[in-house]
Amino acid sequence: MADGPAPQGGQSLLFLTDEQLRKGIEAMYFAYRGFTADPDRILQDKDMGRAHHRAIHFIHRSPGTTVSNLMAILGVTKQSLNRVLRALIETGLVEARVGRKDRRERHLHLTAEGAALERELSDAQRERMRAAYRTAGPVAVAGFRQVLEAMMDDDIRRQYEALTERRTT
Amino acid sequence: MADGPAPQGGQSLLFLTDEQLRKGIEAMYFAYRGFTADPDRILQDKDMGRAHHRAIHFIHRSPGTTVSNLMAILGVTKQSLNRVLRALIETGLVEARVGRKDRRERHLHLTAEGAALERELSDAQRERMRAAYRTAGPVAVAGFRQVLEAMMDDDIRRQYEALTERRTT
DNA sequence: CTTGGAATGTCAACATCGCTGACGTATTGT
DNA sequence: ACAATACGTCAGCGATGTTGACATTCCAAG
Repeated sequence: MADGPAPQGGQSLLFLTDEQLRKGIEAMYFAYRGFTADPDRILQDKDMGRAHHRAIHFIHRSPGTTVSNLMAILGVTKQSLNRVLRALIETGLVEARVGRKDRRERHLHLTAEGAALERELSDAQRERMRAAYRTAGPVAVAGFRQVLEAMMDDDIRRQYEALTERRTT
Repeated sequence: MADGPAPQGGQSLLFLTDEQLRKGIEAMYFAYRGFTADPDRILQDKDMGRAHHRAIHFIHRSPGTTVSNLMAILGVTKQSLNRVLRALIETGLVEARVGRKDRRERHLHLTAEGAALERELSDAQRERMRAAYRTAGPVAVAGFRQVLEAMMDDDIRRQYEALTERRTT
């Protein structure tokens, strides 16, 4: 992909100037604020925040995942995660089922109510992403994802790829 | 993995499926963690955090900017910003000069020490960005920026563009 | 069967970084 | 003289992260 206008004989490395890099850094910062704005707005009326959104997202994405898995994906301590999960369980959005094979594990699932909130949140976020994608077009989207993936830490990228591989479609 | 519903018209809209959008959302989340990882690591030994980094970045970028300007760019309250600025001034990284024309204003500048820290932080962040850019290539980088810009809130995008306009040769 | 360790939960204390509200001060402009 | 602006500050709160310490539950190995 994107081999098209390859830099011929070291010709165009202009995209690697400090100025270009700084623009990218600032774009990343400002875009991330937009990226989180909609779910944040929805959640602030419900005594929840970004941490709850992230937990809900990944429980939805990998139903039955354990607390340890979630810790690894979110990169937070069990204490932080536990505080969030406790709130989600107490408000009936998440269910923690004791493992059948290993009864120490808690397998996390969204309740119907939790799934409804997940949909509300991801609809909002997806709508913004969809608008951005549509504006930028498919070629830009491919580049967007390439750069993002190259920006991840190696171990995080492995988890990201594992997540997308596990899908059936 | 490669199955396809019928393409629409000339251009496939497959890049707008919910699945594609979710990949983009997760990529954005994981990439942002990488994006902030290096400066966070540097700053945690110095009793500072991301907020200090952002302030230093934009003071470096727009020397002599006022507190009000910085509030608008960072999107935080003056109380939050003041806490950060006070720490930066007390540790001798930032200097606040009383305005000549309007003496109510404080014009913010990095000291030599502040500029050194700014360089250390932005070197780390820029190095990651440079590696990602180099891996992905110039076409991908153009797409990356297009999608990010389309993802910003309108008023934020205006500020982002104003920032880059003032600098372009 | 006992015991070690893994997985989880919990409590306590703390730091960062947002927020609101209220108030004071200096300065500017009308 | 007076209203508005720019800034600083105190007080308090909330969400989210951190360590550290300890309890519980359970699987598995000795």
